[in-house]
Amino acid sequence: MVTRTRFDDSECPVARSVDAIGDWWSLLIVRDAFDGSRRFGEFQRSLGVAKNILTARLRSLVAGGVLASVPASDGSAYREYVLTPKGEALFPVIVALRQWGEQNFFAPGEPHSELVDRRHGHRLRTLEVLSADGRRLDPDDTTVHKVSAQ
Amino acid sequence: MVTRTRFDDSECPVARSVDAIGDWWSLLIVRDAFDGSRRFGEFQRSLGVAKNILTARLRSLVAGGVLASVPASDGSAYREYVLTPKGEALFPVIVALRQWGEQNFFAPGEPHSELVDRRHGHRLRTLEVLSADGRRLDPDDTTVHKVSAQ
DNA sequence: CCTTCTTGGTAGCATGTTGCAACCGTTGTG
DNA sequence: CACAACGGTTGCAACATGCTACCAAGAAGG
Repeated sequence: MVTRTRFDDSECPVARSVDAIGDWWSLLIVRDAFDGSRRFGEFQRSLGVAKNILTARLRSLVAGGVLASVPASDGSAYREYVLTPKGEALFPVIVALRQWGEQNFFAPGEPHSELVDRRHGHRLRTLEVLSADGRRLDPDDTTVHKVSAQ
Repeated sequence: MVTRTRFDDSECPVARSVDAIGDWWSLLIVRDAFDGSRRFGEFQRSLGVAKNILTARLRSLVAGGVLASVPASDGSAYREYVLTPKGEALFPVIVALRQWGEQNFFAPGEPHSELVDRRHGHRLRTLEVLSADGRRLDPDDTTVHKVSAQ
């Protein structure tokens, strides 16, 4: 069901990531999963997405190993969708998108949801791209290097 | 042209970011812009996308303030598309997607492009989500907090 | 049991978006 | 001046999306 051939510059990890996630709805599903949603109905109410679309996206996320379908934790016969380790590894992606949105699309004082440190309730530190030896890197400080088969 | 109402949970910065970028092609355009592409034809050859789609995406990225259309740097009469500061701020997003892809979709030794520190040619440090006081945070260490208008 | 509500879907159809190919005016090149 | 490359636009067919209606299996209540 996953097309897997939409972007054929497949040596680029960004393209593979994009292809694996599938579409934007999928990313918002993952965001909701980080926020604690587990059940079909929770995702549906939170996102307002059509049910057939949600069905397809959940299936493709499960197929891609981002979510897993597990028996419900409350003992009912229904199933729940939880993040796999691969899905949890998307955390920096979601945080990066969230910070970009906060910094560019909200007027000062405009209401918005915010991701905070559970321990102290403080905002997170802004993500930084660092070199191996810890220097802060701008886009110009980096370059793409082609790694051939070893 | 940007719908701006596709996701109506608009208080979430992630949703606004996703809506502002538009679609996955746009994100790959941004990736290519980080890699040095500037001209219409460069993006087209690199991505293999249809020209009408590329036209629409470039326009929407310019409208959204991610790219700017500037006179060509080589003196020709053509125009070039360069990242604005807002576009450059997407750097952590691209890096996060790249690292997720590298870690999850490539067999050891499989050829792939790699983003390296220009100074030493070393791989970048893996992105970390940090609290205000510098602790490394997992998804479970965070919670979403609703900020009302001040 | 029997009814009723909720959950988690599926099916059909109208609409919107994408991709492909052909075309075209402008710009650089020999 | 001819010719190729650049940077698009246009039309159309195919596909994906979203909406609504429908439905079967589980839970809940008596």
